[in-house]
Amino acid sequence: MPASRPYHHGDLRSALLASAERTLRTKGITALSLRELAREAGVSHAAPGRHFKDKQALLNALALVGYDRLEQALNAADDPELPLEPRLTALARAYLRFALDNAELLELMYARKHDPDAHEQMAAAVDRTVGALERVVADAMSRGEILAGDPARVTLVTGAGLHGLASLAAAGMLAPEEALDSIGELVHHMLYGIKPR
Amino acid sequence: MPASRPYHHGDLRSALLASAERTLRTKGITALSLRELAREAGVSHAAPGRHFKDKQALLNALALVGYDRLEQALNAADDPELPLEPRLTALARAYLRFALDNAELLELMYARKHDPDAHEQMAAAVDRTVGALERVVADAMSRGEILAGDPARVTLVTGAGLHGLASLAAAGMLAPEEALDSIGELVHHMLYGIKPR
DNA sequence: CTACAAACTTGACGACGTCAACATCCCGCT
DNA sequence: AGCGGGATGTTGACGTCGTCAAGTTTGTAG
Repeated sequence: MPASRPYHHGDLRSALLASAERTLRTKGITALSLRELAREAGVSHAAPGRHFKDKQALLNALALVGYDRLEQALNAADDPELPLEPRLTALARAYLRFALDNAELLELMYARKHDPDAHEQMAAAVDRTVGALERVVADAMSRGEILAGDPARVTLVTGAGLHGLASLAAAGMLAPEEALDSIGELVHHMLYGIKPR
Repeated sequence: MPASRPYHHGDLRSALLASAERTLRTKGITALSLRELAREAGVSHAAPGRHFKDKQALLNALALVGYDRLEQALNAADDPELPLEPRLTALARAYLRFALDNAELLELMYARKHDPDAHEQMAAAVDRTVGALERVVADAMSRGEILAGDPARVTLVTGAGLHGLASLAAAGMLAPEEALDSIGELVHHMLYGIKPR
């Protein structure tokens, strides 16, 4: 975090977000209260209201932080030099790792937003995050590694598979090892299907 | 279920669950309070405590109701006579329809449970729900419609795809029509892959 | 240096979840 | 038949919470 205390009492906004993420991770979302965050930051109970109009506004901001980090992780994991299958596998592995390491945060990111303004921001963040996958599909298509067609459609179908696996793992419906072990198979099946050739 | 029969004041437990689902659907989960539910049921503010030890306990029970209904919908949509592709498509369509019609409830069903006891119940419900898909895969395998292998693995990979699409749609990250339009393509790609043959 | 706006405090309000103590009513047992 | 226990519902209270309005401090622009 840049600039420690540009202001009167420090960078409260960032402190609140960091504290919120810690609480989310350790005690769950039900145990997250603005007043408790204020206490941890050493400010009065109403101070958070200066930076987030709502509790929901703080949660939305936290979700955006999550998308930023996920996007970074995916971009870092993407090696354009690789052939399609290992390239997709690496991307899937990065997504799954993020999901397992940030299950509660991911739940927040997936959560339905009621404020249309927030929904718009979230949609933009999702688009940015999906960018890595879109590039992989577009590259593969231009190299003839996959069937020609609408790249957006193929991205959607592929993304649904990755998202589903990560989502199941984050929700605890899948043991982490089982999820990790399934990555290769998932990608392989996405490429070759499950019918005999 | 533990057949709650009419009693002194009626079947409060079911009334609370029904009311909770209605509120969840119309006003979102943040607007759901035990006291409000009690008011709607015409009982005192502490009465719900007799049937649900916790607010979370009520939410868990509601999630289980959701799994029951989803399981029913999937079983009703499964026609074992159909060949694999249309059979899978019908199943996917049913799942997606449920997700679009019960987005908030689905979010609750996916939500991470902290109580290990509740988690166990939830896992059992998921297993029951996945049953329909497992049957499809097992049948297809025994008929030679798909490659031989571990049915559980194929079910997982297939389920991840369906779950991902439904999850994206329920979270509002996908327009409902777009999701519905993608079903055929999703299933087709799951069967045949995205690589040229 | 002054005045303004941003950052924070204080105090209050109503709503909430939960608990303990009490009241009421059903049902099985003798 | 009637009695007693246990399930169901009520009342009141406690502490916490989100949010707002009004006041206070502090950095900074003019």
